[in-house]
Amino acid sequence: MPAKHNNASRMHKLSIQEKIFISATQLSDYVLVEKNQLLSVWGMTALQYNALSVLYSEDRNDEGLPSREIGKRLYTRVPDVTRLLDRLADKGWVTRKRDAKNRRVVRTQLTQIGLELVESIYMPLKELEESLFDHLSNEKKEMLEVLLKESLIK
Amino acid sequence: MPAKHNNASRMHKLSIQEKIFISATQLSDYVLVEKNQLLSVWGMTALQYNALSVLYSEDRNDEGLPSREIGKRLYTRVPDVTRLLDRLADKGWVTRKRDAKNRRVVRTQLTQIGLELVESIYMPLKELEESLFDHLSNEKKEMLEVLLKESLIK
DNA sequence: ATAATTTAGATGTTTTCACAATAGTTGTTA
DNA sequence: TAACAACTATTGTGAAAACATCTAAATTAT
Repeated sequence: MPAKHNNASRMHKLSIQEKIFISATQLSDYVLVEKNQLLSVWGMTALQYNALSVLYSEDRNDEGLPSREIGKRLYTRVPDVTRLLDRLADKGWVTRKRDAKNRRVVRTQLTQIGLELVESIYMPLKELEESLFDHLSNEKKEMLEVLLKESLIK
Repeated sequence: MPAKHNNASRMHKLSIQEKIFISATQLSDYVLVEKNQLLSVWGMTALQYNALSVLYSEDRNDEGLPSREIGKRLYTRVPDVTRLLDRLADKGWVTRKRDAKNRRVVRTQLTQIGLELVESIYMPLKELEESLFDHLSNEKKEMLEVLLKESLIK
C-alpha cells in the first residue's frame, strides 16, 4: 500500500531558543509600533526619541555627547548615527559642535526645545507602556525583566 | 547659600515596563543582527527567511498562501508584503499566481530551490540560536518563554 | 440589479537603513 | 619625526521600510 502523501515532515519543530527569539521580537515590535504611533503626534520616531532621551539623561553637564557614545547607548544597533542626528538637528532638537580638545569628535546636545519635548513626552509614553503590560502582575514583570537581562549577559 | 547647580532632575527613572521593553528590544536586535550575518551567506535577510519558513511550514498542500496570510504570520508588522514577496520571486525562491476562486487573492508558494534553501538553512540557524542562549539553564529558558508569551496575550 | 462597502494587492513616493569607502585627526612606533 | 595604525565621523549608494493612494474583485445593503 503506497504511503499517502503528506508533508508532516515539513513542520520544523521550534526550539526553545527560537521561541524565545520569536516572542521577544513580537513583544518588541508590538510595543514599538504603539510607541511610533504615539510619537508621530510630535513628528518623531521611537528611534529618534531614544536618541533624544539618551542625551537627556546622559549628557549631565550639557557639554554634548560624542556620536559614538550616543550610538552605544541606543537600544538597537544603528549603523548610521550621523544621519540620525542630522534629522534631529534639522528639526531643531539638537545642535552639534566639534570638540576643541579632540577634533575628531563631534558633540551633540539638546536644544531647549529638544529638552522640553523629551519632558513633555515622558509621561504619555510611560502611561502607554503601562497600559501595554497591565495584564501582567508586578511579580511576573519583575521576573521577566530579570530573565531578559540575564539572557543579554554574554 | 545658593543651591549648586546639578541636573539630577534630568534622570528619568525607568519603569519596569520600560525596562522590559528595552531588554526585549536589545535581545531581539542582538539575535537579529547575528541571524542576518549568518543568512547573508545565502544572500538573504532574516525577514526573508521568516517569510520562506512561513511558506515552508504553513503551506501544507502546496497550494500557496495568500499574501495577507503570510503577513499575519511574520514575526513583525510588515506594511508592504507585496514587495517583500517580489524580492523572493526575483531570487527564484517563490512563485505566485492568482487564486482562481477569488481573483483578488494572490497565492505564493515555494519553488523547489526555495524549499531546499529553507531545509539547508534550518540546522545552522538552530545551532546559532542555541549558542546565543547557551548561558541560560533550560529551566530559565522555559520560564522566560512562558513569561514572554504571557506578555503578548492581550 | 445597482450602489456602496469591504477586501486583497499593487503602485508611487519619500524617508530611512545598511554597508562600503573616504577624509580628517590623533596615537604609536621604528 | 616620519610612517603607519587606529579612531571618529561623513558621504555615496542601492536596498528596504513606511505610508498613502489606487485598482480590481467580491460582498452587502438598498
